[in-house]
Amino acid sequence: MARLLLIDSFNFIFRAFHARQRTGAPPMRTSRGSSTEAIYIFHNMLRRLQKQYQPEYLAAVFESEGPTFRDQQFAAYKANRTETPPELIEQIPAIARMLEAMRIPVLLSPGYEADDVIGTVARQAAAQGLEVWIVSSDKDMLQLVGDNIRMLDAMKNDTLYDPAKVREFKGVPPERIADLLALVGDTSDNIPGAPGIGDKGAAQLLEQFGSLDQLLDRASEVARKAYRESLQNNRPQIELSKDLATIRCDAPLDYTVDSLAAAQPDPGALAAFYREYEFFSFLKDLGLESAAPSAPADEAAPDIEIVYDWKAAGAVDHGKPVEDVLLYAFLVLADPSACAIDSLTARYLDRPGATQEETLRALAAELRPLVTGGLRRIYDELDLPVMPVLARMENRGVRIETAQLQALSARMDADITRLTDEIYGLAGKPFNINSPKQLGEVLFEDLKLPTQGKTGKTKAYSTAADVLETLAASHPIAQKILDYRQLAKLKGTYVDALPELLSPDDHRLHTTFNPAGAATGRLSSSNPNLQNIPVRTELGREIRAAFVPAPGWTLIVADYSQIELRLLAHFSGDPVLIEAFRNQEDIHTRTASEVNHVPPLMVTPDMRRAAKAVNFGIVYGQSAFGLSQQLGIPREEADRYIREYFARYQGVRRWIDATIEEVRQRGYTLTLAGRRRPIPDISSKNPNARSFAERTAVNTPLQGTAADLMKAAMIRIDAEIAQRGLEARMLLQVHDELVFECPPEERSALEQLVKRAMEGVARLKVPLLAEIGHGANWRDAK
DNA sequence: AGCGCCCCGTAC
DNA sequence: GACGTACGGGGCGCTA
Repeated sequence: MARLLLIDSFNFIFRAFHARQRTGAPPMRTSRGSSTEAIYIFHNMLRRLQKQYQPEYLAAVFESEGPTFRDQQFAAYKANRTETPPELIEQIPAIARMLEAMRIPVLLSPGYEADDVIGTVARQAAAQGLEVWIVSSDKDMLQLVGDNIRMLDAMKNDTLYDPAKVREFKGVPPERIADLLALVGDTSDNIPGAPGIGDKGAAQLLEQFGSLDQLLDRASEVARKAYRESLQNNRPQIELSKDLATIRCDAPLDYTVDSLAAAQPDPGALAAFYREYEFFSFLKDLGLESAAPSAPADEAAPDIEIVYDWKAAGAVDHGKPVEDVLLYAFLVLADPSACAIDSLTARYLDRPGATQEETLRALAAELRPLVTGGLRRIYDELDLPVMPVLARMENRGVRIETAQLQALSARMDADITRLTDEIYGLAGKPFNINSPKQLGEVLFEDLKLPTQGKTGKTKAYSTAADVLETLAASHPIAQKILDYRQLAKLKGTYVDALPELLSPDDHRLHTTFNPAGAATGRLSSSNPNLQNIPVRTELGREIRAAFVPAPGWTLIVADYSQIELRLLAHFSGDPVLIEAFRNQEDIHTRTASEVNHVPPLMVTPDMRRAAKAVNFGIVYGQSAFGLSQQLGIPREEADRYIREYFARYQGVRRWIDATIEEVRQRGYTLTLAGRRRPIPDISSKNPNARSFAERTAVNTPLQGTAADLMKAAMIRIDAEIAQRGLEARMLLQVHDELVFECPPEERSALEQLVKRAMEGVARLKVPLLAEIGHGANWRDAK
């Protein structure tokens, strides 16, 4: 059974720090005078535990700063605690850095103590089948011990407590430990308890009466007078003590058990850390010299090839897990346009190298030290491992039914010719319909139709679709132009363009997936872009129907259902949103029901349509103006709708505000996996730039986390297909959708595998749902 | 002729 | 000014 070690970090650091001080050992300091003993002791304990017990999962738990709910419950809580010595406090940031370099995840939850975080994670991990060892010497923690949960006291020769050992030690089973503490109290936490009742007496009373509740209810039956009166006179205080002593197992936490899997340390970051704190003896263990700070920490190992875009470099499967300068740059900058080699050279180097190889080497040396901690982890576990998966998808390509597209093209050609003639007729003259400038002149000068004023930067009349839709009521030319536009767009961009791009080798279509194409961490696709194949209109779906599997095979499509709204529910913790997803409700119907104050069965299609627009708008930071445009309703109505939305989803409102504030403080957004995107304009004095930045700040964690989850799922699916020896192939990724082809006999196995992987990629506050379909083409498989 | 910007429209 | 992330086609003006 895999084991998770949960380190009660401060508990250990405090005790070890004081224990060492009591021995009278001289304080440890660097040559610059910083205290290092807490760092040193904690480091050694972690290393020892890792080596000795080789846990498959490991996390260091901390308290968050600031008051906890227990302080609100009881003003004197922990009032007896002596002040933490300043030389200990000053070591905490270094400990955080050390954990990052050791790749040990840190868990904490604002407003909760480490005990509660440990309780929460221990229960969840044990429920998922892990054996949990809580590393602590705090006797409160014994209440968590159970079937798959043990406590390891590292200060007491690694005594391991199971339920029997707890009973032997305290005289009561784990589930009575909180009752025991409620009676005995705790001077260090200033928990009062029942005066006059100690360890022995409390255990004996609990043994006799079964539980604290029973004991308090039947206090009059207690024989010993001092105990009886203490119980009778202090009941509220005892009940409060029980509350304070009870560890909460429902602390809000953003993590998944998978994310606690033990990882190799980051050698570069750890070496730099050891040097800074002058732990030279540990450098040897890293395979680096122990001497002094001369070692070039930032040099790649010799068997590592430095590339720019692994796929393009043709480095797939040649055996060297590679250093990719593009991925490094993208993790650091999160800006696709800044990641071109030339931009990177201008930004990081004095001059380009003599050869491309030399330039890459120099860029890698600059960027490598910036990809540490959480970013290094994303590089190692998501961005680099997804590259061979993408390469296989690109190389496999997708089959297109060319004949179908050719037939479609001929039909569309006839329609376009007819529409062109009709438009010329209505305009009174021929002109280039594709030219917005000429079209604008025809509509608004010749025909004198009402303009929507909208002059862009080029002072042209807008001829956009929404303008034409308004005009359609007053002049027949408008609808014909709309029809012409749709046909011309689809024919030019897809129907005629795609067959041109078929590979002569295998007659399949091979896209290029760019791992650094979107600032949020999404992939992009180009040459051709297969992430914007039409689906919304009937004609568009005809194009989609031309995407087919290899002859005799089946196409499988897997979609994440509402992933961004589910992530919004998770991040915001909004109870209404969470409940809706947990109950598998139709989310747009639920929103319509909430904002219109009607039961779900009374929601009309129009109400649902509006609610859907609001739900999407929330994810994008849409304003009342935008919503009114979208729905063609007055601004005031859109305004009322949005106000009503936030009244019903107050958790969402709070999350949006808190997210913007956090980005203002930090300067960047974070996804669940820890991908960063700097948003400097969040503090801009330009209100437009600032608003844009705020919308980005809200959208990026949602879109970016969805992208991270999808990458993780793709890596797993790819590995599992290979491991099971299936012939199935992953073909396309369209942000929240994957397309596969497989022999018909593999369909059921593949569907099950894919669904499981996609839904199991993270454990959130709401379930993830992947919807799977199959068919003879992409349209019918959905 | 090539480049880049703009408008527009397709996807999630 | 007003909805986040992309790619691409066609127009059109600028540069060569």
